[in-house]
Amino acid sequence: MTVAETGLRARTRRAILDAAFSTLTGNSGASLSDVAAAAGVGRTTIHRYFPERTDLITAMSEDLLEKIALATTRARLNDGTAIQALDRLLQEYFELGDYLMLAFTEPHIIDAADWETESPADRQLIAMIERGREEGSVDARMPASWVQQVMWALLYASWQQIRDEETSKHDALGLCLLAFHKAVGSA
Amino acid sequence: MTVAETGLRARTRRAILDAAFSTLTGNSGASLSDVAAAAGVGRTTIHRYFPERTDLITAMSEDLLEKIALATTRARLNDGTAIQALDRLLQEYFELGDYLMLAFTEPHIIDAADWETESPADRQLIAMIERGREEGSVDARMPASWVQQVMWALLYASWQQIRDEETSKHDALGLCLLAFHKAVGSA
DNA sequence: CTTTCTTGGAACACATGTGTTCCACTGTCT
DNA sequence: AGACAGTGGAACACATGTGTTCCAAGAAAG
Repeated sequence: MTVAETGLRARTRRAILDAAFSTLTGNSGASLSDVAAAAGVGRTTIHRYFPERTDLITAMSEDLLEKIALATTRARLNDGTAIQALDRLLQEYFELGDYLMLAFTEPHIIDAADWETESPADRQLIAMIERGREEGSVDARMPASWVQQVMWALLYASWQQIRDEETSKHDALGLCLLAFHKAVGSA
Repeated sequence: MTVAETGLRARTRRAILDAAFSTLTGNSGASLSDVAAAAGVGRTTIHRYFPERTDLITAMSEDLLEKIALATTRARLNDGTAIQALDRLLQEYFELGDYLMLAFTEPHIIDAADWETESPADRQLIAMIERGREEGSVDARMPASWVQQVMWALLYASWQQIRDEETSKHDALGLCLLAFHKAVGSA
C-alpha cells in the first residue's frame, strides 16, 4: 500500500496521464481500456494508480492546473506592456497544445472541483489585462473577460488550423499572434 | 408503417431533435432517456422516429447543415464588400447559437458522413473570403481557411461569454463583431 | 360514439464499461 | 539463486445504455 515514488511508478503514472489526455481529446467517452492501450499498460494497472475513473479525471485536472500555473509564471506577466505580456502568455499556452485542447473541447471533464473557483493564474491574467486597458495597450472597449475569451478561442482556432489545414506549428502560432494582436490591441 | 407527415408527427420529430441538440450540448454522452425526458416524450417514441442512436445523430447532422445553408443564403455573400458580407454571416450564425455550439464542442458527433466533404456553404464562404483578400478588405496575410477558423472561434467565444460572464446577447454580438472586424480586416 | 393513429410504460435480451480479485510472469537488486 | 516490487491477463459481479416487443390509455378524425 505504501507508494514510495520509485521513479518507475512516477513514469508509469505519467504515461497513463498523457495517454488519458491524448485519448480523451476528441473522444470524451473513451473507455479505460482505450486509455490503457494508448498508454501501453494493462487496464488493471490503471486501476492500481487511479482506483476509480473520477480519480483519473481529478488527477488530470490537477496536472493541467499545474501546467497552466507554470506557463503563466514563465510568461512574466508583469514585465513590459500588457500586450507584450499577452503575446508571451499566448506562446506559452500554445506549447501546451494537447493538454489545453481537452479543457476546451470537454470542459465538463475538468470542471470538477478545483476549476470552479477561479485559479490564481486566471486572477493574475485578468488583473494584467486590466492594466493593459488602463495603460492603453489593450482596447478599452473590450471587458477583460472578453479579451481572455478571445485568447482561448484563438488558441483553439490555431490548433484546429494545424489539424485540419496542414499548417505548420510555426505558421499557426504566427497567425494566432497576428489575429490576437490586431483583435485586442488598441486601435 | 406508413409515415404520412401528419403535422403531429412533424412536431414530435422536431421536439426530439431540439431536445437532442440542447441535451447533447455540454454532455455528449447523454443517454436517450435524457433526451426523451428533455423532449417530454417516452424513450420508446424516440426509437419509433429514429430506430438507432446513429439515426438520430444523422438527422441532427442533416438538420444542422440545412440551418447553416439557410443562414448562408440569408447573408447574401455576394452583396457589398467581403468584410460586410462576413459581418452579415457572423450575425446569422450567431443566431443559430445552441445548434452550432454542438458542432463546435462535439465535432465527432457530427463528423459522420455529410460533413466530411466540404459543404456548399463552406465552399461559398471560402470563395467569398478569397474575394475579400483580392479586393483588399480582408487582411491578405491570412489564408482564407484561417479567417474561417477565426470566425468560428469568435462565435464560440461570444457564446461562452454569454454563458460564463452574464453578458447580454446584444453586447456579446457587438464584441464578437468588433473583434472579428479588427482581427481579419485589412490594416 | 367509434375507429384510427400515436403514445408511454413495462419487460426483456443484449452489449459494453467498471471495479475487484487472484495468479503467474518479468524485471531488479542483493 | 532468492526476494521483491511492479505488471498483465483472466474471471467475475455489477451497473448502465440500447434496441425490441407487447399492451393499455389517450387524442384526433370520421
